[in-house]
Amino acid sequence: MLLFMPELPEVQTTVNGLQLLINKEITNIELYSRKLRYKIPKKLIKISKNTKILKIFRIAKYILLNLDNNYTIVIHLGMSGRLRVLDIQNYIPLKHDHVLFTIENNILLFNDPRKFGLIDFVKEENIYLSKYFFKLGLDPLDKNFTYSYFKPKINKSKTSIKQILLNQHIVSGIGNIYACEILFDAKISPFIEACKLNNNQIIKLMSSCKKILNKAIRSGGSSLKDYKSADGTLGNFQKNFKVYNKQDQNILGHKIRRKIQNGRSTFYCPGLQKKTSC
DNA sequence: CACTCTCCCTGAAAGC
DNA sequence: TGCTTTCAGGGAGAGT
Repeated sequence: MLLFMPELPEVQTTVNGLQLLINKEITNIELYSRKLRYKIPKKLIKISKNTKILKIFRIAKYILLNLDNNYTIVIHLGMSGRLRVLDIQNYIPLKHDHVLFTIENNILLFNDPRKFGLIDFVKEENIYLSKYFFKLGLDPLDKNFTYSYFKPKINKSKTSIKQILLNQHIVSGIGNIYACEILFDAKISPFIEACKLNNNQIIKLMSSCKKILNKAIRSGGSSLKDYKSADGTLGNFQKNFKVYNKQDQNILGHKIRRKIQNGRSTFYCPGLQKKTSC
């Protein structure tokens, strides 16, 4: 069994499931374990207690809860984090519940077995200038993610195109699974040097980014087995994975391979994904 | 600056 | 059956 890994579609699905908390008041916060990727600041309690949640949205793989006192809670799910929302009376503690927010009649829980996630807060008026976001590249679903934005970054880079997709400073929100799926959809080898892509391939790659991510969001995030998004909807995009975790299987008469690339598994189909721009 | 490598963590699965 | 080892990955920071 695989654990679900939250990438852009899973984070968006979670954000969608949290919208029922908007305009509600955070009445209490309990920190059971502060040791995540960074130590959860104790001040989180003080700044968020008795505030109203005005807005819940996503930047890259971060979930943001904008409060009515100009602070914004920043949550990252890492690789195994998840948020769940329950009615107060239905709350049953689970192993690895690290943070509990009481929000009027609801409980919001942050659970993370591998502790790669983070919970913090920022107070910049322009959230994009705060430390987590000022260096981030554009979201692939942002309307400003255009050919004229992406092409120069691709053209000047000698690293592999998969590393470009994983580089959050260039394009933010894509992780290992969707990088593999996007490159398969675009019929481009993960190993080709970025600068060697021709213009048609760049255009195709960008449209594959939008297509695969939107498709995954529409099916509620990928989930991989037992993930439930915040509102309890089970995601099922993993059924649509074409290459991820499918090494040695055949697709359209070609074999899917797995290779370690920069310390991460790359799943690809050498027969269908071009290594050249010709 | 561009890029790669290492590390943090737990639990599932494989190996013995 | 049960213990040990391996593996998965996001992103910061160190290293090349």
